[in-house]
Amino acid sequence: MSTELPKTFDPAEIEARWYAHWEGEGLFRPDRPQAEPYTIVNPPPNVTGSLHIGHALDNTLQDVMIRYERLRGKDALWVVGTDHAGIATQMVVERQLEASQDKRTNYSREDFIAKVWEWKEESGGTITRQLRRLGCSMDWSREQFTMDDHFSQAVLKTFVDLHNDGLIYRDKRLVNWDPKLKTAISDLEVETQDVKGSFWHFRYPLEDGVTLADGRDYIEVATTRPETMLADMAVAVHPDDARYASVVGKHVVLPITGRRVPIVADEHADPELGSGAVKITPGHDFNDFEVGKRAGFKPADMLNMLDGEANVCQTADGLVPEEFLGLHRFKRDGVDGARELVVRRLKELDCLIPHVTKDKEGNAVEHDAEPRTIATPFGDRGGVVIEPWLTDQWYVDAETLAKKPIEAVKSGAVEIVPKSWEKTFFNWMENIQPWCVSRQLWWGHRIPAWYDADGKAYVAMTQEEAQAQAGDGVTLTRDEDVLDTWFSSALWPSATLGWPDKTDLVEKHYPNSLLISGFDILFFWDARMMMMGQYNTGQNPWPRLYLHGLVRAADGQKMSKSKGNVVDPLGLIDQYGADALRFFMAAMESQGRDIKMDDKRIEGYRNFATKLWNATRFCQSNGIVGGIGDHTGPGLSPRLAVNRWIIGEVIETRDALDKALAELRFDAAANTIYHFVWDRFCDWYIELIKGNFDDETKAVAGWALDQILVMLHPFMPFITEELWSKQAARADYPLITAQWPDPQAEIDAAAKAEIDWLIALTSAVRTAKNELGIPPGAKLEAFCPAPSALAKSVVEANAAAIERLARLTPIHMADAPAGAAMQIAAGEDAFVIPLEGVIDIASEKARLSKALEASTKEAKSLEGRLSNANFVDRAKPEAVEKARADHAHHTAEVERLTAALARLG
RNA sequence: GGGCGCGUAGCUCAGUGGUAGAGCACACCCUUCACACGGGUGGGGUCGCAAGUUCAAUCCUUGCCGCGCCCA
Repeated sequence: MSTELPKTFDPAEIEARWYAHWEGEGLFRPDRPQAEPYTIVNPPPNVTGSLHIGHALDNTLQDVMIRYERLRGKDALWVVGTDHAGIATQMVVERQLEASQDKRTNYSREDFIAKVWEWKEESGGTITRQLRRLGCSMDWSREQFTMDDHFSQAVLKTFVDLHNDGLIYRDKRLVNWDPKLKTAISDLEVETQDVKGSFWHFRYPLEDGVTLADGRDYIEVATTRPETMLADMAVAVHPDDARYASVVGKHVVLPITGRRVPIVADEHADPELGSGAVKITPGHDFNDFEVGKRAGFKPADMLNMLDGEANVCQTADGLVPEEFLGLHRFKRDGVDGARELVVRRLKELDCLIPHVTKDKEGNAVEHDAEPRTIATPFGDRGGVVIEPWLTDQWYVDAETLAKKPIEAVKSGAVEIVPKSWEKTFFNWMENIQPWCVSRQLWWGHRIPAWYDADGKAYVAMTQEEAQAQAGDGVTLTRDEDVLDTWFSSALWPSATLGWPDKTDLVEKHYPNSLLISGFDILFFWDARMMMMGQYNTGQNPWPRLYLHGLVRAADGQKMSKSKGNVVDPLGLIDQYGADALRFFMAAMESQGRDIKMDDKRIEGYRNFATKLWNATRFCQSNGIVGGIGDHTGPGLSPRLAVNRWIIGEVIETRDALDKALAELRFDAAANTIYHFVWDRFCDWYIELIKGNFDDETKAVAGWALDQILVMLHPFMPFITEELWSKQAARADYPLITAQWPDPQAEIDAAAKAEIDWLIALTSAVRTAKNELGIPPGAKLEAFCPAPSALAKSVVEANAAAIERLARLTPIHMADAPAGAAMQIAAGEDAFVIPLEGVIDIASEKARLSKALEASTKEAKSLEGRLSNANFVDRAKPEAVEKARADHAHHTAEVERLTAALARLG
């Protein structure tokens, strides 16, 4: 028995009710111990995060796959959780403290971390609540967090193992330092932006009476960062640069500091650029660091002139004048910094070479500097200019770890979809740099390293073990730093399942089946999961990686808070329903393209949901209920062609869906079910069966509608579950755990031919009536002088449907009487519909002439091709065959239309 | 500079070596007993430009133009 549906479809009420039911009943992960596993881990959102449109896309795609595989009977597990987001979370809590004139450093580390946990418990679950509104069928019963105890143990073990294998080491080198957040960050967290800046030219006096070949007693250098001259340690020229050959090995004396520094030959100096000589500040520039090392400076001896906040501090040689100490590196909040003062002092010392331009009158005008666009590094979190800074940090030997993932993608063991990303992947992995994993934060996994008084590090899972390594009586101090959040996220596919313990879950669900992520985290996360997965488990975390694009604003711009063009997915759900938003995401997801927001399209899918709702209401009102037969078929062999036909259409749709989803073509899958529901089922099947609701038809219709609900469920889970529940009493058999269609039947070719013919006839009549201005409702008498066997049987068996849809009645299998008539064709059959006095003969003539012209043109073109010996000999036989068939068809059309025109006189 | 991608109907996008499709928009018709968030019918594209390969190119190759992203 079905339960009557309300007249209107109200998504909000249905969504809330069904989500609670699914989750409450544990239906997201039904107990299927014997079933084949299917596993996806959700990219863990930041615990500080809230749902944005990109999450809506990412999670819709994952839910489509999970629901699909669950319906196919697999033990589908969708792992969900959040990551602790070191910097972001610490910033949130620090901001809270600031609001009450408090600050982190007023607390002990332990007390502050306790506050973070407090915040997490109270406010950290925003995004997980929002994911529920999208309908995501994750296994919430095992919700994970990267700071959970077992996860933390996995992180520490990985660190210790890597260290023992020499793949994590401590090194003093330049790092990307964020002076706002006062922590090191990795190279991936640096975003280079073009910024308008200046290029200053300095005069560095040569020492000891040395001069250049041209007699000058100074070297000109140019820089975009004048303040770093306080820590200059050399001037470099190209070894082949004849202009400077005589001064290599000599010295200059730096203005302001008076430091005596050597002139070195190094290929880094580009003779074509500026003067060809460059100042070298090894402690504050990545290129200069390398030049400095080549020139023989040890990292420990490189001069540092900035503190952690990028304020000037005294260099080791004590040569920075008092007035510079404490100044910020450059102008900030309108206050001049070291940069401005350096330039002023150099100018006073006549060591600044002005940039000269000409004004409108042609007069020379002097400027301090030349304007220039400078590629400037910014921290992606803090948003301030990154300062290369010389510190001790922990590094992962990414180059070594990258080898197996590279191999995996090359061999096909890991498939990247779309394939075009492989090149990008290889390009990055093959040029990968050491990964700086230490962060100067309190919130995160504290690095398991202890130091003795000499600074020697002991790495171990616990302090006891470290103490054992160091020996009794040695005082140990733990490293203050924590690990990069991505270091822990990299363990997500296995540690969420219990690794390093050999749990049943790990055994069954690792490696996972598929990973779906945005391409923007290919390096941050996906590649690192592959590295850590191979290192920790010797296996790839998943055999397949699907990368989707960005969701852009309607105008194609990237969404961003600063632009104010961010679309809130929850607002869209309120407006159109979660099903419509999900369907939009799936339907728009073609491989390799970003998605532009298009509200009209979401609205269209809302309309689609309404259409299905109304179709189901109509079925109910005619006694069509669900629960007939099962996924293998309606349990009867229908007699009527229309019923045999719709079963075939279900099979075709199911096949097309399976193929599309196997290839991860979400757009193709969505379009397949959309067109089946609307164009086939609603527009034709229901129309064809109207007026004949016999037992067979009711059964087949009810069965077909059930199959629609199953096949649409991965895309539109809410409305389908609601309709499923209302179509039959099957309380213990919710749609979410129903079975994917697997009809044990062949497509009935004869039935398909009959219905296709019927549809062609109906369409032809409608078109002709429309063009001739005959009212669509008019019922007309028709004559078919030379009916085919198909025409005879279809007309006989479907007289009622033909009367209702084509509005032809009666149909005589005989010659038509003489007189004005309309002529139409269905397949190879021609129909004459007498319209004496009803139609304008001229317009029917015009209509037929137009069709004749088109067919003639087509026939001629095909004839030309077929008379080309090259085509007949060389083209594929199928192509020739098709051309012949098309030619025959159009030739017949030409004959028919010519005869029809002749009839009209 | 290196790499990747895009340019198909007014808009948003699919697509195939055999002269193109969808949704929306548009036009006309329909107050038909599931649905106007509907039904029916239709108009609309030299598939960025040029050359090449081929019997045949929107689809393959090369170059160019325009747009975007990533890396240095």
